[in-house]
Amino acid sequence: MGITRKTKTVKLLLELFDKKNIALSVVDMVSIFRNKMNKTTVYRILQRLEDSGILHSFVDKDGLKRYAKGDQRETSSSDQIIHPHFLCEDCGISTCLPLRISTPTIPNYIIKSSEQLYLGQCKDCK
Amino acid sequence: MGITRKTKTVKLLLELFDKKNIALSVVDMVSIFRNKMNKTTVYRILQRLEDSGILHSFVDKDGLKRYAKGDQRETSSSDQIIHPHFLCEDCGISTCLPLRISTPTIPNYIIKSSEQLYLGQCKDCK
DNA sequence: GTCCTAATGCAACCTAGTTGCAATAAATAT
DNA sequence: ATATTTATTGCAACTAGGTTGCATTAGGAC
Repeated sequence: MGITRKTKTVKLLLELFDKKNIALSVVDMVSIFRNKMNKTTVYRILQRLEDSGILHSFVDKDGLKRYAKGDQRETSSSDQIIHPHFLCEDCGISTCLPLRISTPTIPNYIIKSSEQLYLGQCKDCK
Repeated sequence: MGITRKTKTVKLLLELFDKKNIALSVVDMVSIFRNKMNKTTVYRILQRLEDSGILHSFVDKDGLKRYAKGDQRETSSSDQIIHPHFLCEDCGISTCLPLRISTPTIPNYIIKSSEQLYLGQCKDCK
């Protein structure tokens, strides 16, 4: 179910993530490429890039899906490499934070994965 | 902007949260009360209950808004009492976890608040 | 009971995301 | 280089969560 063909549209999306090391919302990308490809295509390529482990996704505070570079699929069933995401409330730019989060143990619960979103101001806005 | 009048519909919502100590999605509540009140009313009452500090909300993994008992507004500007939320991937029940999360310090960033969502299995499903 | 206005219901709307299907274009075989 | 195969795309129509404007209703203060 991953990516197989290097189409023009796939290349455009990949170039975007090569240039900018930030977590982009699908809505932004649909807008960026509104003259280059259909929104359905954007959604489908992003899904395939995630399936292939090239991108990972998360849902931000207002329910929008965002994508960023890198794999965050289950690496070795128990031990997960999870990193938090940051969203600047001023400029709206979102990034992956270079921190490794250890999943806590909670009595009576089995924790399989986690999502961490920090909100505040980035270095350019503070 | 908080709650002022104790209407029938407000009472129904409050009773629901008195009975069940779980984080309910708005979609669930609209469905539960589909014969009792309009969906717009559900959305507006929940907003008011959050403004009043009776409920707090968060966005779950698939972008749905959920509400649970208790206040999570900015308590004392710097020191925040944040707790993580749990979502059972089997039964879909979501709860607040009785843990106090300390906001991490990250160079170049000002962290004002955070959202923590843990996914896995609850005590009834594991 | 009267009055004021917060709260509700309704209909129409907005936006994120999905689906089915015919047309197109990568990648492979000839 | 051309034909073949099928993954990928565009389009249109749709679904679902959530919002808005406005006329009507009903708390609660007097």
